[in-house]
Amino acid sequence: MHELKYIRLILKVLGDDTRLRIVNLLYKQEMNVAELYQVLNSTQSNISKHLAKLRLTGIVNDRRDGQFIYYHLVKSDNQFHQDLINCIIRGLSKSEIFEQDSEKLKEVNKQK
Amino acid sequence: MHELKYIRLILKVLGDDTRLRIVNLLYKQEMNVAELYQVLNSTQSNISKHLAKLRLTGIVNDRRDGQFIYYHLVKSDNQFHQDLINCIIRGLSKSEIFEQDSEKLKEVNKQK
DNA sequence: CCAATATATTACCATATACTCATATGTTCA
DNA sequence: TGAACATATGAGTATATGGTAATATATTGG
Repeated sequence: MHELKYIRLILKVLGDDTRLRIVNLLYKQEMNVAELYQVLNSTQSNISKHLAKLRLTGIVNDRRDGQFIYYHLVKSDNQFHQDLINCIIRGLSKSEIFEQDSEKLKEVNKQK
Repeated sequence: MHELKYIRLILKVLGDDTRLRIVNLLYKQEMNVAELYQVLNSTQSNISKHLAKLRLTGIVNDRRDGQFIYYHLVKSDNQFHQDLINCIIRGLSKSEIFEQDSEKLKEVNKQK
């Protein structure tokens, strides 16, 4: 059983502003890398690396659609995992960045 | 409002094996530094530093009793904080380290 | 007040992390 | 097939982190 290591890992990976914002955005809707780095006002390389970490930890998953790769939150059958994500989403729902990123997301959605 | 920063901070601080084990132990009972570093098989300096991080984040608090300083988990009125701690305690309850630390704690308790 | 004990803090080192820039991989479409 | 586009990855760098050893601070009892 590797629960301690797993719990430590997932907490560590989520203990980062950018990755928390990604999780918060993906909770609303599936997004590709370009949409994410536009909303987060960052670079392709940077966001791609954060997504890799989230993917390796099993927090997000991806699917290819042509040239695009769309990321979404994983619905885990691990109780701790799912409880933690729910807890964080609830926590973030009261944060200022939640509003800002949501507004930016609307803009980016319009451009499609 | 500083929710994002707070959430990131608390997740980061808890994303460490030693600190997770401390939280798990303090959930059972109040403990002083010596008891903690015996159970965790670590050093006074090391544990003291981890406790400082936990204290600065508001996860634990301390009280002096003579020469000893006893640490305990904070019952926070921050909903996210309390939900997160509960979530982690539930997660850790299934881990192997939980059993090992519990056994060691019993030994240390006997020595008193 | 002084020695003994408990804890905190500082200095130092090795490793991990996040970021940027450059390059590689993979997909579409003309 | 090759140009254009989307994403991933590697190299390099600056900063953060966890550990240890040494020292400082605080409390007790003689």
